[in-house]
Amino acid sequence: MVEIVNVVASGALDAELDLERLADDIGEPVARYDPEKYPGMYLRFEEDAPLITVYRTGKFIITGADSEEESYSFRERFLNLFSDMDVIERPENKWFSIQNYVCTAELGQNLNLNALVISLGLEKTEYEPEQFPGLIYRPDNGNCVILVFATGKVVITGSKQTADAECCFADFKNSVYKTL
DNA sequence: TTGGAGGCTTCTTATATATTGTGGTGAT
DNA sequence: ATCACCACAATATATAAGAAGCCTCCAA
Repeated sequence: MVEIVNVVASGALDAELDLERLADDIGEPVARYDPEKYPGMYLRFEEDAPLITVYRTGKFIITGADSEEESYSFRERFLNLFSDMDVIERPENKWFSIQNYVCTAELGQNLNLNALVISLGLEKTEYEPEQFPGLIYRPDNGNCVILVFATGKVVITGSKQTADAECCFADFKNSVYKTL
């Protein structure tokens, strides 16, 4: 069972933005803008909701959603806000797509990571417990990276589609069970 | 000299370790 | 009152991806 814990998506608006003015109009705490610190303006509609980072060029990213649907619904709220403010005109047809899924999964048993380095292949793994407790596995057919922990818990990240993450985990699971 | 390439900044999220820091409590 | 000590919290470490803007470095 692969569970999505974070979705990163990006898109663009057909407009150049005056972030200073927008941040003033929207106000805190929904809008946060500190160009000295970072060039993007942050928008967060409510506590614990996904974060929307908006740039001068009109490009934006949405992080912290836990499903594709949530990403799209927050994009809608964002576009509605900007059209209500007459910043953009609807419909907004510029691109928007999911860039990264971060997922978790469990193998259901403890693992010997030192042994796993050998069975998964030295060239595909990195494991330096003094630096970080997780084993980093990069499948060569994969479009994802897997972090493996001694508890059997796993993080799959870097996929642009949930099916890819599920595939990666299924392959990984097979490799692990083969060597047990 | 200039431009391009690369690396860093910010943020999100799960995961798990070590380390640093802070606060409180007990004893002197 | 002041110091030792313990508990807990926060931060660092690492991963992916997007974005803009700054930096450094190297080549033409």
